[in-house]
Amino acid sequence: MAKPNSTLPKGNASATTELLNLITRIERLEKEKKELLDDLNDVKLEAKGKGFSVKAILRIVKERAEDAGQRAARQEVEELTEVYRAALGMLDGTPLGEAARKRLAEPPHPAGDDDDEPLPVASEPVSAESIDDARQAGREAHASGAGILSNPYVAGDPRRAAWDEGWCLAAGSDGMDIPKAWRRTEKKKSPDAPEGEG
Amino acid sequence: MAKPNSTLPKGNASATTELLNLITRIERLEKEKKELLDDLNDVKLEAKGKGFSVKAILRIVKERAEDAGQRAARQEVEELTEVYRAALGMLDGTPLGEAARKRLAEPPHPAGDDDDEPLPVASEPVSAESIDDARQAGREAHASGAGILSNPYVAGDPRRAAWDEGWCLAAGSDGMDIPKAWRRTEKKKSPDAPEGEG
Amino acid sequence: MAKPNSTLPKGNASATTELLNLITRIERLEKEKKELLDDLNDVKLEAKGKGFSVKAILRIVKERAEDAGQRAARQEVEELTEVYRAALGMLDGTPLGEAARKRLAEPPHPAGDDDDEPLPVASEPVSAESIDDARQAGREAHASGAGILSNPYVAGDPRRAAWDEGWCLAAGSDGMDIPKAWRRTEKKKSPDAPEGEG
Amino acid sequence: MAKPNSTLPKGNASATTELLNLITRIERLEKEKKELLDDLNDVKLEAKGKGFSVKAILRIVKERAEDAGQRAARQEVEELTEVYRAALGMLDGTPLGEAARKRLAEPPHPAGDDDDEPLPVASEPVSAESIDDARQAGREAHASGAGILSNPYVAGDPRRAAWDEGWCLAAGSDGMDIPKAWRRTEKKKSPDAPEGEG
DNA sequence: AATGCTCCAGCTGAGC
DNA sequence: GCTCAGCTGGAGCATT
Repeated sequence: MAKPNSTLPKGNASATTELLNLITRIERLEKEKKELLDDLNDVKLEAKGKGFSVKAILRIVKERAEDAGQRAARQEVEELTEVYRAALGMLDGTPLGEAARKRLAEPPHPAGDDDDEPLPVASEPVSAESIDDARQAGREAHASGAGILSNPYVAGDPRRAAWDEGWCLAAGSDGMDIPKAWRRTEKKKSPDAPEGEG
Repeated sequence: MAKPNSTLPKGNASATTELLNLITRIERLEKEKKELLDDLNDVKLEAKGKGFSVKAILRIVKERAEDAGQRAARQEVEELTEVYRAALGMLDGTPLGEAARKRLAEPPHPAGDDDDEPLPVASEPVSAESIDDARQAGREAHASGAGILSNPYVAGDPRRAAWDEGWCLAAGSDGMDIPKAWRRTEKKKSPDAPEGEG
Repeated sequence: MAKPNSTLPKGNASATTELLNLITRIERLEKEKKELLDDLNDVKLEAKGKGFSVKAILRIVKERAEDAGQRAARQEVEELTEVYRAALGMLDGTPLGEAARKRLAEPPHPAGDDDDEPLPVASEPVSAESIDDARQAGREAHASGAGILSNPYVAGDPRRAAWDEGWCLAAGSDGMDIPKAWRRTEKKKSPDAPEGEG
Repeated sequence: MAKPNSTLPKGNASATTELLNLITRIERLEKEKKELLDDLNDVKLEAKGKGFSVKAILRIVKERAEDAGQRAARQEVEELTEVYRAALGMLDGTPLGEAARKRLAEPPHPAGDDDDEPLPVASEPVSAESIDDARQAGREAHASGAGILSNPYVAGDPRRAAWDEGWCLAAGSDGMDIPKAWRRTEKKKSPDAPEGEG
């Protein structure tokens, strides 16, 4: 029963070697994790240095990663926040977004007594081509120097979003540099570039 | 057990009594804190039970508490998120919000080569009375059964938001109960299939 | 701004008033919570100013609050940490604590081949009076200027802990001021007193 | 969906491509991070499955990773916790650890009026060989079936810790399996037959 | 004094 | 149904 008392007697896995093995593996993984986090931080710093808002980028990343259920849940919260804000008079000049509007319109007319609605929305379905056309029109509008306010589509028209996308895409592809409107406001640093972006 | 304070040689504040004093005060405060958190949780549960989205409510609370700087910072992140989303083609049918639009329009025409913009926005300042009128109109629209989509004001018009507020306020004041569109979707207790709208 | 509740049609609880009610209650509780946290922070700062280690105090508070199960779980983790440390040769001069030792001794002699153990521990039960005597002896030892190393009881003897308690209690009750050995080492501030205590 | 990068007008790094580039890199790193965390979790589950306490292992890993300053800070907190516990009469049978004792002894005799101290500690420096001998003795003690309580060295003697290390190392190297005293207590899954229900 | 960082408690979703 | 790991948000801390 007495074991040879030199340190680890067998290649076999004693409890001590098991333990050391586990610890070593964890340490190895932790080290890799740390390197990864450093890399991640580098990318964030680079984004920050270029003038992007890291918070906004991370939000985008998160949105792109979420599945349908998560997306629905998040959007529901956002919509309800808008609705509650509206009911409390906190909109402060920002009208309801399209999604919140749609949510409120879902039961279209809870009491359909009245029918004199102006109804300026494009309720007829818009074809995919029209949407692509709108996106292209947005691009061209930006190219020709038109502002984002020139979006000709009324609220509720799906082409409105597409036109926005086209305009913003063109704005982002415009020059070498990041548009001023895309930049986060520097918190304290002087507005010159902290470090040169390649 | 030991009675640590039974043999203190001096009525004066020795280190031990100091220590015990501090610990006791902390424990007292921790106890109060726990009770408060319980109360808070009760309110949240009550809100949840009534069908409200607790997350949305907490977001509202947070917004109401923030000062100007915090508010500006938060809004900037939200606007930039929208802008980035637009540039990546992720708007998914939701046009830019008013704030993001304004941010992009700020430097009105970065390259003012062209001037044939339709400019459908109401750029002339709208009087406060008109805004109140719009809010009232929203209320009345709801009262007469009109849907939220009936908002007659075009995107960019400040009265659009006011009309929304009026409509939502009326919708919330409508009956005894919380409107269906205000309710969060139950996570698991949903009797029927939650999704299913095409 | 908007006065959302100025036009509520019914005194009855509409959804909007419900919402506002909930929000107000949450805000009230949050405010109280903030005040409480401020108070708590004040106590911590006071403790820190007096030279106590706030982290150690908080750990004490946590221990005092835990129930039997939590206590057992925590102690088990601590004991196992010591055991693992010992097996890895990381004890660094600190022998196993009594609890870990007891845990390892529980199955008293897994292989009872040998019986020539020195067994220097006081395995006969020690009476409660002896323990109180030991505590008193510790107090007196401190009073007479003896150091903590003078504890005459051997490891494993329950009176050893009692003597320590007595000595430490006396040390803490000794003067007006907190003993040097009780003080946390200042992190960066110059060693002069940051602000007067008392 | 939209193919935002299909229409980039320039191969050059426009703002949009910059943005997409950054996002893609972040997503890549996040994916790797997730895989790493999964691997880490696997190791933890394996440790748990073998009966180790994952919490204790993680504590060991943390200790092994800390530098001198962190180590000193952590130990100070632990020592002060013991001191405070002692002063409050909370030692509950566990005497002060060696480190706390040393801290209290540092100013050896604050009032050296008395000199009749038993002083049973080995205050003369112990040679490194003696320590190794003690470790070896611990190993042999375990091999011969002696319990951990057989440690012949008195508290304060550095060989006491070494003997413990030797004993624990031998205990861990003893058999194929993890000693019972090393195992965490299962929280709910009683390993034996769940008899006696109903 | 303000800000970014780090740590920890509180909360959420999963899993037995 | 209850616990448990993961995560988000907040609080404290160090820094500039």
